[in-house]
Amino acid sequence: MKLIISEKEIAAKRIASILSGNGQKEEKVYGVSVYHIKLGKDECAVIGLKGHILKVDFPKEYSNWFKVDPVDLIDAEIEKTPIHKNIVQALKKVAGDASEVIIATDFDREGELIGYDAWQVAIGKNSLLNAKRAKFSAITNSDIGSAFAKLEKLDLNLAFAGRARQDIDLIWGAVLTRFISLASYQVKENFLSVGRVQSPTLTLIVDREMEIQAFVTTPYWVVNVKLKTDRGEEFEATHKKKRFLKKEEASKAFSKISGEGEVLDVNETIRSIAPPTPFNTTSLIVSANSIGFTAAKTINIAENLYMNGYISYPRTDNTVYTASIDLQEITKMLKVSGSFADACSDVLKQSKIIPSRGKKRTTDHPPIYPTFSVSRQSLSSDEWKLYELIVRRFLCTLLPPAQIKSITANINVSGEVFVANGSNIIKENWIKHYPYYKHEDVYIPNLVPGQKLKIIDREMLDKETKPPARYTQGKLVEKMEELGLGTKATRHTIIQTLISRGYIRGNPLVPSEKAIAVVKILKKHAEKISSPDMTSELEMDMDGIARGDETKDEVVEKSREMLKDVMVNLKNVKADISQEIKKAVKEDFIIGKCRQKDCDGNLIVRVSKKSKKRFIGCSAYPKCTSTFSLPQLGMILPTKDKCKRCDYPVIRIITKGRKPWDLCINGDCPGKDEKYKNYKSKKPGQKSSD
DNA sequence: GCAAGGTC
Repeated sequence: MKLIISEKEIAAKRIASILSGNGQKEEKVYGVSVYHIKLGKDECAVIGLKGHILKVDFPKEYSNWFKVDPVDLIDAEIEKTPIHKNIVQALKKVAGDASEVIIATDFDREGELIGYDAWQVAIGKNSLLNAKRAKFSAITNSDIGSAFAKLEKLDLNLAFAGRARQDIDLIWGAVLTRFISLASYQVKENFLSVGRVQSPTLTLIVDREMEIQAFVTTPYWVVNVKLKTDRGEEFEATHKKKRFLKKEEASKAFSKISGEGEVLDVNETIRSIAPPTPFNTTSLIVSANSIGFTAAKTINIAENLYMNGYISYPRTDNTVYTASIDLQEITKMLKVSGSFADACSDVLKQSKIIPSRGKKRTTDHPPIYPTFSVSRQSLSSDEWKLYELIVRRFLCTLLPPAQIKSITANINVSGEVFVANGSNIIKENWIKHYPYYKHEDVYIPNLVPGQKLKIIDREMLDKETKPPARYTQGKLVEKMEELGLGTKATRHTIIQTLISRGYIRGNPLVPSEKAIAVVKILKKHAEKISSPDMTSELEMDMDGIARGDETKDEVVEKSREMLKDVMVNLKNVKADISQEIKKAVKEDFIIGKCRQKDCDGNLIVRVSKKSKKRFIGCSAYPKCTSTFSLPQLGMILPTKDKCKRCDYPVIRIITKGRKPWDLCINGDCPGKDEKYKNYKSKKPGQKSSD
């Protein structure tokens, strides 16, 4: 018997079905589905994993944060232990009868490692078991057929490269997290995490906040004139200078406006606007963010749509359709349901469909596209919004570019040059079917040089330069991809991690004081982990391992030595670190201004000496004895928001496995009971969608 | 209880 191992249960089922022409027989082994099929003359069993089945960790004796010096973790042994016990059991049992293992996990580095781990588990009872590799980029008849027709060798070096990443991430993450947390007494639920991906990501947000804080606005002035042709057509033109930095100059230009205008010259250009490229995970998150979905919400809903068979696999880097996807067939299928019939017709009436393509071409999965035509009624409103976005995006990638005409006219008004810009779409093509693309036609009439224009109004506007914008979750995911931080499957969870650590909040994202302090310390004393360079260097090392130029042990050892140097520096400044973080944490704990008359204290979180319970008190105690009660569990974050009902400060309570709870501190707030009831009805462990 | 990477 041959044993085929795939990365997930749903893929196992589809592979079994394709290889057997839907002749698979399902058996449950320790609750795990195993599909029995016949492949040529061979009996085969197909089993699906749940991603990684083993995790890395330090031995138990290192688990107490207070008893182990973080530095001792650097050279500690690293163990691999099962994550999903039933799958490991089932795998071992089925492997007992196997003569060969075929690894059919995702065609990427982690897929190779997941497959290698599964093979090692399978070998346990069967020391002669060898492994082959099926490589495919889409679970379609043709791709699966050719992958199994020419099986390859499992790429051990590629798997070891993945293993190096696991070890290095664990060592650096655990050592620095424990050190920073212990140094500042931020322990238990308040611990301060540090990691190869999360820390550079946090640095992006903090750097942006610093830029905003340091930004000095400069005033400028804009001078406009409103004009009219003989035929009565009205339009606007702006002074050629656009921004006047001196008010006197703007006033001078403004006061000169009189008499009539004369067209100096007119320029027309026609621009093509290319259709959007096929969705991968990042571009889906970015687009969905602009219609109001957080990154986590997008991923949750997409996962749902995928599990129901409505869209293709949502975790992909690829932006180029693979040849085995029949774009025309999918369009025909979508046309039937009616909601997108117009767009489908436009696609199908082309003599040849030429799909757009993005810059990233990978082997992991196809781009995200609809796989089933589903009606609006059978989805929730959010599901439909996302599904519609994916369908429209898909259809637009199959349509020709739009064309936009731009007109620029220079107009002389009393010796000053004003510029009128107009633009209008002359060929809609894909834009017609993609309402998410915002384009507004700007009208200007047909003008000819020498034409005289009547002045009907003039204005001088006071403006000022604006600081750069904070990152939205979408923009952040995009930036992370650009810098190589995280993967398609983890970028949104990294953002969630930073939120649940109390480092950042909101969308756009604002860092807390402790986030600013941690980033400052890392930049100064552990620069390596605060920068995306650590990831790019790791990528190079992993490529080296995959090529066979270096070994996994050499790379991990080199990394350990580097961390030891970093720790020597950090230990020298432990007292400063402690001071700096404690100060920031204190500032984060200012809930708002005291509400008592004539008191200028701050409301802060305090702990009662008697009962050891926490509460909100005034910093002016004992002069002011104002207090508010607090929930005793969860992390407390000030939000700087005021309660809509009673205007008292609102705090956010974050408890692991629960949706964040926004709470007004006023015990007598009219909305309080209702909010608390809402919170209580959420079960622990329930997934938060924002 | 630490990370980041899979998947649910």
